[in-house]
Amino acid sequence: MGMPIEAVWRRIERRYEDLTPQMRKAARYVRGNPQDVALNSLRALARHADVSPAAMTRLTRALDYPSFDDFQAAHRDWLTRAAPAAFSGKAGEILAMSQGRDAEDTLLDGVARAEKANIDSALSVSRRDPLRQAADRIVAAPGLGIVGIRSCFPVAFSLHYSLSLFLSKARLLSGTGRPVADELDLLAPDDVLVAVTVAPYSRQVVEIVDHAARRGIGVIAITDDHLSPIARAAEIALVSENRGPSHIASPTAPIAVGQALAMLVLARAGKAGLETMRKREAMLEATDAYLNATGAV
Amino acid sequence: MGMPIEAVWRRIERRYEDLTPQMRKAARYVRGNPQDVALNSLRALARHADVSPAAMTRLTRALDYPSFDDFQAAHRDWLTRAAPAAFSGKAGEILAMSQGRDAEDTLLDGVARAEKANIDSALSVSRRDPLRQAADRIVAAPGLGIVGIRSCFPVAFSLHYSLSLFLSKARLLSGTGRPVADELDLLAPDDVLVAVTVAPYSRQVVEIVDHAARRGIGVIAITDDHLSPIARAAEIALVSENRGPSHIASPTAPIAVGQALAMLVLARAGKAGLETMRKREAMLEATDAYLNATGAV
DNA sequence: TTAGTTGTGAAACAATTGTTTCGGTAGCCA
DNA sequence: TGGCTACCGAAACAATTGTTTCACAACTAA
Repeated sequence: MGMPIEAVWRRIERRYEDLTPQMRKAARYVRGNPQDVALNSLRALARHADVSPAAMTRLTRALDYPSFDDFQAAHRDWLTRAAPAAFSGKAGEILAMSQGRDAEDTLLDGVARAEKANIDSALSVSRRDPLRQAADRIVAAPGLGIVGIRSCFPVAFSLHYSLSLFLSKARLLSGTGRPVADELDLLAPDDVLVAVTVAPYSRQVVEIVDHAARRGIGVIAITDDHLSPIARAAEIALVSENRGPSHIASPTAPIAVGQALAMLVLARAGKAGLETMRKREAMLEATDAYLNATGAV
Repeated sequence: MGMPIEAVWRRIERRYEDLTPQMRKAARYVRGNPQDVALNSLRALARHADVSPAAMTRLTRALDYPSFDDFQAAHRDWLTRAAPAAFSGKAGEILAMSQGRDAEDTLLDGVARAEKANIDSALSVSRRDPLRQAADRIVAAPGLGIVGIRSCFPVAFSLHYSLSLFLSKARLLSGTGRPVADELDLLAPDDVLVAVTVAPYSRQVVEIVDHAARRGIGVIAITDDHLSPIARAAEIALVSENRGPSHIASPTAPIAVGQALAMLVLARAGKAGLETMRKREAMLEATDAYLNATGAV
């Protein structure tokens, strides 16, 4: 969502020479003080840039923005993106002492804030190298298994679903009609197993991971702690904090990790990946799985 | 320079109890969305918080700020301080990102941003009334079915999983070994069906919803558009936008909706709910499903 | 010089801003 | 019940917003 500020800057640089002197002055200020654009009114901004309001309006037009609001939106977007996680501290808990709708609202506020923080932590810059490594490993492996049970089953499922759209080697160890561990036979050494658990760690998954590791299968762990039982046994650990006001652990953050991972794998699969994806889609259309776009019933 | 936002937060927390209900609502939103305060007008802010402009003005006064501008200044200061010092860089460097690792990074940034925005929209104040209604409806219903397939199956599963921890009437229509639609027989009129689909809408789920609606079953739709085929047929629609740079629809936002819904139901189930939840946990411990807290292997 | 083009900001505009006022409603105590 | 307080939002307000208009410089070309 939101247009990137980079586009603004590119336009300024490309068209700078065609601008009138006053517009150049405005453009230079804008380029050098993006936060001013985000926070001030057009008139204030023009004042800071020592330019008439009209000149500023004309600049936004010259850069093909329909209005100053749109122009400003790009800068606000940028500023918001750079903002720190707003949820430092435990304010939510202190406010939770009320009751009724009030209490529910603070609860929901807490959920929203926690979910966002969890996703932030999961995809933070410092956690991206393991993500990339994991994608490389998955692309290279001849076979791929994915396992997760209970609250983590949705994570395993959605990762498998996304991957299976373009990667036929992906297998979900779902344990339908038999113990999950039995399906480990499908994997050979040099294959990769993606395992998901968060606290409290399910014994089954931990045992499968240990077993797989002993057999020489490369394990990628999606979990909530660098020291969790499966993280220690794994080759690569993808960690996402999982805090929240709920008694029940929410799977959103690990799912986001899974989605990001799937995207990176798709990026590496390149055109071939997109091609098989297109074929899948054609097949689903042919079997009438989806309604047509009009949504007619 | 500038007054610290921490002072604002401290004041909110200390005086929260003395505030009137409307002011509390406003205070909670302000505390949870500081960047909104920094970037929006008072009226827009009040709209987002679902509060009258007057209430917002009164809040700033109650917090001893002479005017909303001063109040906003604190937030802007905070946002500016957190901004990257990127703006003084040479023109070309910043624009270079389009290949290799850089491209992946912007991709991941995009994912993180989209996911957070989706969750925001899903749990925004304006969408909470339907959530509450849905929770009421679920508590009141004698029976409860949950259905979702393909990319939405994780949503259905995790909602069912969370609910089943304390609500034995919840049933997941998973279609294991038979068509999903067959399991609709489990539901009687006056029961509730929670159905999940996002675009492209799966024909199966839409048909099940229509069928259920005709049979007098109350349908709660978790979907991505107020006008989606299942939203129109549903009694209550829980909508979460679902945008993102990925070719594949990410299920995080609807899952967050499901989690929030489960929490509200738990809140309504009260002590009885917590009690059965405790029993479940005891049972799982007895069967050795989880490792003990120390994480010893 | 003159005619024509280009660039500019003061001024006017409708819309939206933050704030205050005021009538009414909900809840409580007598 | 009636009287009282606390609380709220619709409406009105002056101020300020983004934008457009328009007259006037500054310059070019002939």
